[in-house]
Amino acid sequence: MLSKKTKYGIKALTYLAKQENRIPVQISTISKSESISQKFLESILLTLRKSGMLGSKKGKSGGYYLLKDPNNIVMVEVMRVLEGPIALVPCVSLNFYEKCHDCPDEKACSVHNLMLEVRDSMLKVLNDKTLADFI
Amino acid sequence: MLSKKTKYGIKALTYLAKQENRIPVQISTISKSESISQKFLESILLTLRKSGMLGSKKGKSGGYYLLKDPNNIVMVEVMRVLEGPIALVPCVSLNFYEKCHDCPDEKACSVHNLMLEVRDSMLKVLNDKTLADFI
DNA sequence: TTAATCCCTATCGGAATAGTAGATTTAATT
DNA sequence: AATTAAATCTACTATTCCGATAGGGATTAA
Repeated sequence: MLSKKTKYGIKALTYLAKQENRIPVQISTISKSESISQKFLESILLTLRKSGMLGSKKGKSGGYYLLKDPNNIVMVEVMRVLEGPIALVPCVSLNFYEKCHDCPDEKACSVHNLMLEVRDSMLKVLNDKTLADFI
Repeated sequence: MLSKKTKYGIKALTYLAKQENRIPVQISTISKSESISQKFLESILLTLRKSGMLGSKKGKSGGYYLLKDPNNIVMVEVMRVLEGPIALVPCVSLNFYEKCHDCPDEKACSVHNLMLEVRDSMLKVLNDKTLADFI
């Protein structure tokens, strides 16, 4: 299941991408428009800022705005930043690999092989989709 | 992330599919071979029996065995029985559909549209793979 | 100076996960 | 018939994670 964090994050990014210009939008504005708990959204936007997708402006009439062009915000990156690994098991993860301690031979493991294919099929979609596709 | 329940379930099914004949295998045997907590495995095998994939025999020299041919045990069904919905959000689930209460228009929702494609790509793999592929 | 806004840390309740314990039922073997 | 080994069923527990909340602190435009 997708966490609400990721769900809200994608919605917020879409909202920002739909803005005509790149002037800062307040958290409260997005929170109301997308009916997201404001405090929760706050922490999500902070994460996205740290990852380099968003910029922010402090103080009065501050807010968040896209740093990159929507074409260059690939959904796989959004997922990795907010949700974590794409793979459903650590032993097939590209960016968060971890060996199964109970698995003597990955090549012979049915779970490993199945999830490898699932991962690849997901990546095919997520590597292709960008924020621009949702404007 | 895939739950251990599903992971163990797939491993146990694979183990049973690899047996030459269809005589019952004890839980303890599978549990040792695959290093799975026996009691936990117990409840998993019970679930798989109720779903019709496994048969069981009680009493001495009892155990679990495959009911169907490995070719007819499709991984998408295993996943649905043990893990639940394939879709990452309920609003794109085929078997467990639920409307998002915060989403006025699914067609216009970026999360919905993205996850729709992810689901389809996953289904393409899971509908195709059967237990027989892992023997 | 003030008010609005981002930034940061801490906490909390509830749900889900993974596993445990023990009693019961069933069936093969002696 | 008694014994034994196995699945079955119910209930419980510990831990972790998620979503949300609370309360300031820092920053900046007006």
